[in-house]
Amino acid sequence: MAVEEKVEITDAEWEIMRVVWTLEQATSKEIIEVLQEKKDWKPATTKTFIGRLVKKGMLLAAPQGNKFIYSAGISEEGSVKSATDRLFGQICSRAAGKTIADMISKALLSHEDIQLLQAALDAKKSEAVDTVPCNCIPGQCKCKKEHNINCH
Amino acid sequence: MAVEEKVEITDAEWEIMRVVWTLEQATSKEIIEVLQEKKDWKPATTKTFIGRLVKKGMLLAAPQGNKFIYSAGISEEGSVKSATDRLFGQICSRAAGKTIADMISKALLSHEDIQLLQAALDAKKSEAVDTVPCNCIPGQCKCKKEHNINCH
DNA sequence: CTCCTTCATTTACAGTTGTAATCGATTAAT
DNA sequence: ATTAATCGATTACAACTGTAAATGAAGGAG
Repeated sequence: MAVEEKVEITDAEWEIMRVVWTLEQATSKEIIEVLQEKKDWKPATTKTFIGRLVKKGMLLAAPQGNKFIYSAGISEEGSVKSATDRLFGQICSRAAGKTIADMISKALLSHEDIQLLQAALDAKKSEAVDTVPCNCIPGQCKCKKEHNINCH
Repeated sequence: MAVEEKVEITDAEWEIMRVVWTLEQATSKEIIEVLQEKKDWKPATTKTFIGRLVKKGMLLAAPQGNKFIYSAGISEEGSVKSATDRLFGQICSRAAGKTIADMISKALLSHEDIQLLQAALDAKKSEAVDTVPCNCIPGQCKCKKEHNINCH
């Protein structure tokens, strides 16, 4: 399988990529139109982001006459994974559970999603621990947090 | 309840905040020591971030003699929520379910976490939809994605 | 063949971020 | 008292981001 590159996608770039992932193939005009409506970006702004993404290899530009047809150079799948990895790198490992629970509460989910979630959760039940260690400070835990009294 | 400010916390700032959230009270020396070990940051680097966080009100500096005792000016809870909101603002709404499932698979969870997750999931079961609409492009759905054939 | 339109490319520019040295004031040590 | 160690504040600086105008090249309209 293709090694998923560790790409850093900015907020603005996500918007472009999402359009391209959705349309699979798109001209700059199409992308510009979508984002003019969705984000109220000037055409020049969208062009800048397209250019930067092409330079970084996140967008592929296939010459079509004198124009280009753009397509994704990175997978949505992998990009989403990178983004979640980043989030979980930021927050305290102890906060993961509650954070995921909040996400579930907030998200709009399909029946299929629910099944996926249930399966993932069931798989976890066997390997649950008593206390998740805090990873905010290396070495001996110095947590003062109430919920962390067992954290050492 | 306190209105949770819409704060933007950078990667580096997360590190500082996590130390302070963990210790609850900390001198610059303590913060510097932790991050020197954990991130190999020079003391000056950590000082810069502390200064920026104080200026933004994310860290509170209580004068203690000629030094300061730092404490958090924003809640960990709210900050984590902001970060997850941002993530879900970036990705396609259709990707949420799978993304959360991946998180569950990857996370280290406690028994308590599992219960939270199960409760959140159960609560969702009643309101699951057949198809989550894609929100990448406004207006009529133009999704070319295979999984999106029902998306309109 | 000439002008307008359309793209892509180049340039602009301020604000943010990561990374850090230096400076200035103050305290602790000699 | 003089010196050394701290600590906060100021300054530095390049890369990245968001936002966009200007420019150049090439095709389409007339």
